[in-house]
Amino acid sequence: MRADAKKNYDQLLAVARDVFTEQGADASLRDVARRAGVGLGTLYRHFPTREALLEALLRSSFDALAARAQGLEASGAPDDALLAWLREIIAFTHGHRGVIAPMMNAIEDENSALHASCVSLRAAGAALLARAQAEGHARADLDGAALFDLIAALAWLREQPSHAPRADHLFNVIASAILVDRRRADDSDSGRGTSGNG
Amino acid sequence: MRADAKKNYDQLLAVARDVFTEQGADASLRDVARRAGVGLGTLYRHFPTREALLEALLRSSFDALAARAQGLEASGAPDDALLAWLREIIAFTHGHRGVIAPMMNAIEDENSALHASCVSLRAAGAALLARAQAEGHARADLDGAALFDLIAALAWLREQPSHAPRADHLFNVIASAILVDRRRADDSDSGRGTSGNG
DNA sequence: ACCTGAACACCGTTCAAGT
DNA sequence: ACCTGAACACCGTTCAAGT
Repeated sequence: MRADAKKNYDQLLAVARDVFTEQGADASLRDVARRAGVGLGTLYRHFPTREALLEALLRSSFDALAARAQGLEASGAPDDALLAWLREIIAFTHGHRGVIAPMMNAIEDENSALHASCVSLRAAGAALLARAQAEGHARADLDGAALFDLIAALAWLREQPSHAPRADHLFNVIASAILVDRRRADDSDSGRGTSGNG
Repeated sequence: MRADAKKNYDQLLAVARDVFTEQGADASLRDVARRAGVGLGTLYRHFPTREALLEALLRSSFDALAARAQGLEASGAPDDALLAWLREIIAFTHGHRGVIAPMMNAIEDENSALHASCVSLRAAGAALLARAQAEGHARADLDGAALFDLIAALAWLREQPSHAPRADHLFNVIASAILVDRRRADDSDSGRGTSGNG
């Protein structure tokens, strides 16, 4: 890559990181180009789709999450490992608002720039799930795809402002649906008041 | 309302029903006005926000769902009643793609035209939930707001094409998380193959 | 080899001008 | 009292023209 191209590429990534953090992963690409001081065509040259930009931005995080799953596979109780990883991936998506929708689209779209990352994450989760199942700690009728669905649903829910006060609680509810003999999980959260039933 | 206004109002609703069915609740309002043969300002006069249009379009369905909950309250086992109602509300949102996001926004926004409908639905679900809890058939640590969150999460998931083959299955998984002593529910669905773990 | 930004085809929303 | 559509401020995406 030519030096000026490299500079633009890096600048676009840095600005996109800021803009997406502020406004979510569906922020205006025009705005990204503008704030990067770069022509709109330059953005599209380096990142032909929004997914390509997201992939470049989040690649290292995806890799870290997959590696983390592998690390957890060799440590501690299978159900604890699965639970810990679920917490991490939900924390990740929560820190990257708007990213779960393109991830969910990408999981079955081989042409998406996010496809490989999502497939890796699904496989990482599937391995943790399989280990928990092998020891009877997780529902036997789930697979990696179902786990990915549940993660996506939780991640989307976590993005909804009205849900915020119950985020920890509902995480545990879903976790309890995945795990067996552990229906109450570590469910010692507060913040779920008695009000709110209209 | 003047006769011509009434005609435009009805025409807009009829066209919006078609357009939203085809393209989802986030379809272009310009397109609705265009296909209704009406000026864009006329649409905004009758329906100042997209939520107002949705509310007018779905009011009778919301009422029916709330009434249905009341009917179910007086019939059969509390857990069956809750489960049946959950199925109905998920079927409803599935038939109205894109409606769950504005509903989730509206639940805590008193200025939204959808607010009252959503609050009614939450209350209807809360009553069914409370009855199931009273007989020990549902997790005691849930309330109407949590149930609404779970419904929204399931509804969003149901909108994702990649999730479609597991829709029935994951409905039962979540249902099992809500109900107690019934972890496997009516979970006799097929269609969750062994593939898909990348 | 790479960059630029005008051009095109869209949006949502407002509001002056009409009937 | 109601309707219209231009106007404004945005999008995503493409591509001829430049360096």
